[in-house]
Amino acid sequence: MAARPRRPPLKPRKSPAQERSRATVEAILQAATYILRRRGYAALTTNAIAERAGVNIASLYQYFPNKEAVFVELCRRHAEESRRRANEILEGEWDEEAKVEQVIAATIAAHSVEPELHRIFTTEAPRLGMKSPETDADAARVEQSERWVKGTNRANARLALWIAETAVHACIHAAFAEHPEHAEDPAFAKELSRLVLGFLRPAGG
Amino acid sequence: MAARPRRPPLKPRKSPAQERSRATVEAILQAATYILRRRGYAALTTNAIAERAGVNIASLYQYFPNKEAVFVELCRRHAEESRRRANEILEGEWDEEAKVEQVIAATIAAHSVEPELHRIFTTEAPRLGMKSPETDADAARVEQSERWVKGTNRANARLALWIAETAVHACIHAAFAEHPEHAEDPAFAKELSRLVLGFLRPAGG
Amino acid sequence: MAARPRRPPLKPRKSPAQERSRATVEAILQAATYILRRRGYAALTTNAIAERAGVNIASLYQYFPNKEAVFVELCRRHAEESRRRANEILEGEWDEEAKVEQVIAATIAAHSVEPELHRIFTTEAPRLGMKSPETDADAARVEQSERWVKGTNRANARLALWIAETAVHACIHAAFAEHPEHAEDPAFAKELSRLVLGFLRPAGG
Amino acid sequence: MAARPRRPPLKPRKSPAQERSRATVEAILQAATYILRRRGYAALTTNAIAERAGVNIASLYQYFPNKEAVFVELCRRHAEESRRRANEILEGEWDEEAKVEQVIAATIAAHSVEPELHRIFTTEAPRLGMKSPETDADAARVEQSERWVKGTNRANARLALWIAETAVHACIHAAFAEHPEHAEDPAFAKELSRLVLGFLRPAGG
DNA sequence: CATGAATGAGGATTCATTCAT
DNA sequence: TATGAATGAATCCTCATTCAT
Repeated sequence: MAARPRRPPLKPRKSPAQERSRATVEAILQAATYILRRRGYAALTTNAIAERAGVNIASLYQYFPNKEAVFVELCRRHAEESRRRANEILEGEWDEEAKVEQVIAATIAAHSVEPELHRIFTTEAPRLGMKSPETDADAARVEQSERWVKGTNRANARLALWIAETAVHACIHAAFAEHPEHAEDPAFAKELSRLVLGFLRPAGG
Repeated sequence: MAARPRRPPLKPRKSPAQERSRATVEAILQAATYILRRRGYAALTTNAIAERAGVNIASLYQYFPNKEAVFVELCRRHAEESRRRANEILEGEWDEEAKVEQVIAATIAAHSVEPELHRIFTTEAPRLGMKSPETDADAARVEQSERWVKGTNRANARLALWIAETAVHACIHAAFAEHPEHAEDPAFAKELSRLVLGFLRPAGG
Repeated sequence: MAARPRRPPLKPRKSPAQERSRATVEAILQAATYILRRRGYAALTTNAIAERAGVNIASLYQYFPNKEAVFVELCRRHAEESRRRANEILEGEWDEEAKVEQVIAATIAAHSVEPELHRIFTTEAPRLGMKSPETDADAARVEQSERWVKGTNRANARLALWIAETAVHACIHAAFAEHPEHAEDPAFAKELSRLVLGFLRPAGG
Repeated sequence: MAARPRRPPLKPRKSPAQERSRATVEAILQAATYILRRRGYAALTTNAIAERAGVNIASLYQYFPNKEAVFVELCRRHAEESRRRANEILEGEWDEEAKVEQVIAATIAAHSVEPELHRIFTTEAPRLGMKSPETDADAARVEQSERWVKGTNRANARLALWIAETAVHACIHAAFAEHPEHAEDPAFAKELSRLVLGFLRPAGG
């Protein structure tokens, strides 16, 4: 296993109390997003962020303890948004199979907007020790799903769910990043549903 | 889409002709591997590689045009080895389902030896524009598999195969990198087989 | 013609706003001058400049985008100074012939102070794409001179002026750089005047 | 004055005795010329020369003690050729004025073939301590010219000749390097003759 | 002699981060 | 609290030159 150097704190340094402070933080995050999108992770330097945000570099360090913290905050928001969307679907009244299809469709839609940004969040996040928040499901969500899968005669329903979730996400991700021809194939979403349902659907389902 | 700058060449610069230089190149690659394993991708600097290899930095640049090229060569070898193992299995006499199980088992075994190294190869390679050689199957292999999947009533057998391959690899990968409890779960391999077979197995199979 | 690669920017990067930074820039330029004078153009490295200036190397790059830009700024100042002196003379009340003599004398005087520096400015500047600012005359100056030369029955007065200017400068320059015995010859200035006046003086002048 | 570091020897190391050796030397010089012409002085590295010449780098050092020596040899040949052409003209039967015109025309012609190469020889040579061989006239030539100028009432005929020669050369040079519009002006050669003749022609001549 | 290989030394440039006001 | 300025520490990469065979 890799022995990495000690990690500095990743949380924002202090929450902005006043209006102006919040604006500064937002400007920083927006600038960072812009740079990631346009020039990639390697170009995400604190100086570049501050300049693009129209904020003094020292101010950046007032709100974020170091460079990574800026990126981590971006990841956090991105994950939160993903989870919010997923939960919206899962709280709906449809049956489980329809939900699977909808989650897949929503994930594909999300990736097709900013594939590059998604790729960065997904490939850089683990390096920072973030436990891939995109595939962390909320507790309630997991429980509900576990109930559904219970009928499939498994010792570890949680493992199966994790596999399904990881597989779907990874495929969508890889398709957009490296195989556009698959991402744009009209059968793509259907195949992913088939993958998941063939795997999770209770026998008599 | 991100507009990245032009990429410098990634191919080795000049192949060693004599024994002595071949040893130099090997030393460089070994040193690079060592650093990746112990200190991660960020620590993979040309100076560090050369020093660890006991080779002059200029010698490194005689054989590799830049830092990336060293890493790319490592990736290439790693991928070649993976493919070789996969092909060995696929050329065997077993039926397709047994082969799926064996490939999964072999992949898990490979990842369990050097999980960190695998993670790095997989997450850094795309950034360098390598078309994820690990999921590039040899032509013969693909054809054989396509014949097998033909019975599943699909417009695009290739898409399905790609999904299966990507899903398995990603899950194994993610399990070792982020969820050791899943990687070590005795049901892990079985679940992955189930995932693939439920997806690809011909209806009457 | 040589096909040279694209040139990086040569303009200063950011102008110093406060007193402290203005001092830094001056220190850098002075250090560069010192090195040029003592050790020649080849020794003009950014590290050497920064060290001699007692300034951090990164500070140098805060104000100059690259090594060349430092040198270019030096050239610019040098040229400005030369032009200022020439204009002072040309704005005087003397007749044209006296002015020619005075400009020649002033140019000789200028070169005799720092011949090595002059040589470097003149031989290195063209390589950097600077349109030899030393021979670029201000518009008013040229116009005035053209009026004077008008009586010499020429299709292209500007060409003649350029030749005169270039010839004088080159001779002074070459004399100091390679033939001190000529530079110190008491007849030197007189001969140059004769060269120019024999060439430019209106027939009946 | 500049205190430059000690200069290494600039003469070729040993004259090629055998045929093959001579071919090697020629290949090196041709390669160097090619690089100068196409990529400029900065790109003239020993490695590049050897590679382009198809010669091993160590062989280069067998015939030239260091990089500069290669360049110096090129300069030497270039100067020799120039002088040869000038002498050819000066040995002719024409009167002095016609000779001036012919030398000017020949110099312009020479520069118009390879202006970039000329520029490099002229601007880099002085740095190597070569006493600008292009303007060094052969003794006989000088004497002949001095006799001609004798009628002009001068203390130092040699100075006047040097000025004339330097002025002409510098103007042609500068025109090609920085003011193509002057180099191509049909009046260019005529103006230069006028410059020289107005300066050197004996009063009653 | 010729060649593949090696190398010491240095040079340009960047970046995350902190200070002084 | 905000800002201009400063900086230590790296990093990539090149080049002239010399060995060992």
